[in-house]
This record gives sequence, C-alpha cells and structure tokens, in this order.
Amino acid sequence: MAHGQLLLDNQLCFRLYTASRLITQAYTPFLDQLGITYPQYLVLMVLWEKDAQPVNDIAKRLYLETNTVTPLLKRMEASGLVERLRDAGDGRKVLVRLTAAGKALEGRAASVPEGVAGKLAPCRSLQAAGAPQLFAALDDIISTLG
Amino acid sequence: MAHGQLLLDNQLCFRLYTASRLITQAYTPFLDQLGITYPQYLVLMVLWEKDAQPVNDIAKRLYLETNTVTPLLKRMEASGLVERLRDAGDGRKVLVRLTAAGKALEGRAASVPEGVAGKLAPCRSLQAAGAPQLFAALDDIISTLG
DNA sequence: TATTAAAATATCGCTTGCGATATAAATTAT
DNA sequence: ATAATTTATATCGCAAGCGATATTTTAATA
Repeated sequence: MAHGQLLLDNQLCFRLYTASRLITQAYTPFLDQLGITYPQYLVLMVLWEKDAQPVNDIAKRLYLETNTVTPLLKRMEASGLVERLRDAGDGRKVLVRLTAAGKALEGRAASVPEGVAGKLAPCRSLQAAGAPQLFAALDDIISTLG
Repeated sequence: MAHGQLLLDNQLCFRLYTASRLITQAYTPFLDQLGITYPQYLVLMVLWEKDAQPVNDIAKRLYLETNTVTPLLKRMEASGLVERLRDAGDGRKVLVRLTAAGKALEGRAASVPEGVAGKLAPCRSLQAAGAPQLFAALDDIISTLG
C-alpha cells in the first residue's frame, strides 16, 4: 500500500501511547487503595526522593509544564498530601513539602511496583536483557525529544 | 536503597508515559497544519484503512472506551471530518464514515510520519535491530495488558 | 535609580481519558 | 409473546495535559 507509514500497525507512537495507558491502568487498583492517581504518585516519588522542592523542579523532573503541575499540586494539597509554601529567599518560588500523611504513603506504596510487575510477568520481552534494552531505547527517545 | 523500586528512575511506566507524551508533542506541529489532534489522527488512520466502521470497532482498535471515542467523534463530525449514521441493520450501532474532507486529509498526512521520524533520527537505539525489538516489547506489553 | 527583561507560578479554555451510569435496541429465555 | 439480559452508544463528572496568557518577584541594564 502506498501509505504504509500511515498504518496504525507501523507506528511507534501509537504503541507507546497504548502501552503507556495500559500500564497506567494496571497501576490504578493499587493506587486507588492509597487514594491517589498515577500523576500524583509520580509527584510523591519525586518528593520522597527529595522533600521540599519548588514547583519548577518537580515539573522538570516529570517533563511536565507548570500549568499541569500547579493544579495537580493544589489537588494534592486539598487531599492533605503536600503543603505549598512561598520560598523565603526567592518570593517567586513555591516550595512543595510532604505532610505527615504524604510521608506515610511511602511505606504503603512500597508494594505497588511488585504488584504491577506481577501483571507484567507474562511479558517475555521484559525478561533478561529485554527490560534494560527497552529502558535504553525509551531513555534515548526521551533525551532526544525532551 | 530500601525503596529502589519506588525510584522514578527505575520505573518502566514513567518512561513509557514520558516517551509517549514527548512523541505526541513531536506530532503536534505537523497535525496542527492539518487542523487535527493526535487522537483524531488515530481515528482517521483507522478509517483510512477501512471506512464506515461502528464506534465500537474504532474504540477496540485504539484500545479506548466508547466514552472517550464518542465525544471525540462528535468533535470530528463538528469539524467536518466524519459523519455518524445509524446502522440500518442494527439500530444500536452508529457507523462512522469519512467525509470528502476526511478522505482528502489522507494525502496531506502522508508526510507526517517521516516528519516525526526526522525528529527521532538522532535516536541510535531506533536504528537497525533496535526499532523491531522495541516494537516487539511494546506489542508484548499491549497484548498482555490489553 | 529607574527601566527593562527574565524567571516562577498561576489562570483560562479546550481536548482527552476514564469510572460510573443511563438509554435504547437487539437477543435470549421463560 | 413477554420479560430478562446483553449489546452498543451516549451522558456526566472529574483529573490530566497543554497552548496561550497574566501576575508577581527577581535580576539585569541603561
């Protein structure tokens, strides 16, 4: 066919788009138990790694824009996971800090990755050398476009 | 680290999520010229391959729910790309058909894939055996979870 | 110092994506 | 044939994403 490249089956982006949505869906039952969404889980991972970061640092770490992250953080503040404080030194910055509830979620989230891994266990492509190669390819795409 | 699996850098899902968004963003300037969004482009590819399909077939092909696809199709109908008709044989079904404008976009979209491929050209992981392996891994994930 | 430019966050409007639920038509069972 | 069930779409509400733009604060410059 003349438009082979226009076929869904030939497209990398559609595969990434679909795989991404399906894996995010695989997280949902686990994250529901914690009362959080997948993007909120990402923000928490960033803060568990290093607490009290400005909005922009969190956004950059997640390759998101502040117009996505600001409302996300406000919802997380409303649900008691983080607090947002003006930076004393630089009045433009807003520092995001975990609350006690936000910190406490880290322990409860510890089993989430293996729960999702269990669902992915039948994927033979992810065994052995497969996963590192996949990681490398995705990192390559991200660093090229990001 | 005790929570190694909870580190962003160790997670497959975050890589997929980010790579997917970044590649979709790479499509945007090309699709803007056609006046369509990425999900609309996906619907069009499905219909270019086989015209006049029921909503459910389109949804299944894209691994989406009808509650996502119905409003999407309505927007595409409003912008004149498709028309929606009750199936005469089975009154539950709605057949989606390309308009002349929708068909005409196929030719103009022909150069989109290579435009995006150009942006991805620096990705050495996608050269040679890399792309087929990546495709296979993503297909594996999709068929396992989908 | 006064002005301008840059940086950090936030607001607005719109499209997706999806869980839950509703509606209508066709199929199956009684 | 009538009722119960299944199938196919659609509606509703909410959380993301993101382009465009506004606001506030800091830094740079004239």
